[in-house]
Amino acid sequence: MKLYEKNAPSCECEEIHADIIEKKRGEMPEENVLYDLSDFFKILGDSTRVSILFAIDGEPMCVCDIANLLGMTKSAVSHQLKVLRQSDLVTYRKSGKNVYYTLADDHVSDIIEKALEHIKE
Amino acid sequence: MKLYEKNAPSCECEEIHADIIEKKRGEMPEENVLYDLSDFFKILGDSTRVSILFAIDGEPMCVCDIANLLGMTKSAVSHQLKVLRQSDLVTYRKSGKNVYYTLADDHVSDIIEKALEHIKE
DNA sequence: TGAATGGTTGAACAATTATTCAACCGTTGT
DNA sequence: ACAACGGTTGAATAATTGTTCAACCATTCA
Repeated sequence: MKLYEKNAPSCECEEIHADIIEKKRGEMPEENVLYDLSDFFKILGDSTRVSILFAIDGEPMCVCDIANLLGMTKSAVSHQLKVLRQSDLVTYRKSGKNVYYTLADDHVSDIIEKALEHIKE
Repeated sequence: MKLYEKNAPSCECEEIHADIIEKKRGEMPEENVLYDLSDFFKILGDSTRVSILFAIDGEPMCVCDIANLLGMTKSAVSHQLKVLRQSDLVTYRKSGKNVYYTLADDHVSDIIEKALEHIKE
């Protein structure tokens, strides 16, 4: 389904302010930007993933230590780390039997910080 | 299950760096902060909700116009507006048969703006 | 070389959640 | 008062997704 399409068949109601709709249509971001944006927030929308990000902030941690800290199985942690890896939110370094994860850059901390401010009203 | 619990039964592996785990344990945020944070991001983790937020940014829009703009049924829009209302991300004003929604404050735009920067690398 | 351990992975299961559908409420105008 | 329309709501359905389980790979050490 095309987004922002004029007279979409399924809206079930007439346009009330055609001028405003037209104006907004011109101001809306590209469809794929919208998906990228919500996909990004979707990653942060899980408490265990956010926990992991807090855990590896500052000092890198290996999977086993993260699992111990958060009280999860290493499998569950690894699955979530994969998601974080694929979104480029974390990077890792192998060393012997261990894999050390850390935050990819400061963007994420910044956004989490801003969100924390919002939550505290 | 208690978060950050020492020697959690389900971790399936031994602590490798007990000192680091102990240090991180002291730095982790409260459990409910973690949930509030991920719940907040969960709201933004849906493309139609983000679309709605962009639509009502600046100028308020009524439900019917939003539905027309986004090509959705008014029911679907209303359901998502309810979620946004309950999270205090939007406010509304009734006027006759219409209900006009707008952003609750600037926090949300700020966070979305920062996320957009991150996405563009 | 073989056992032990850290880490990854795919499939299955359980839980969450977005949209549809139908019914309903409130306001307007005839 | 009644019809029309904007908006809300609950239940049902379909889709997405997080965790578990078991098997597997890689590295270390005896």
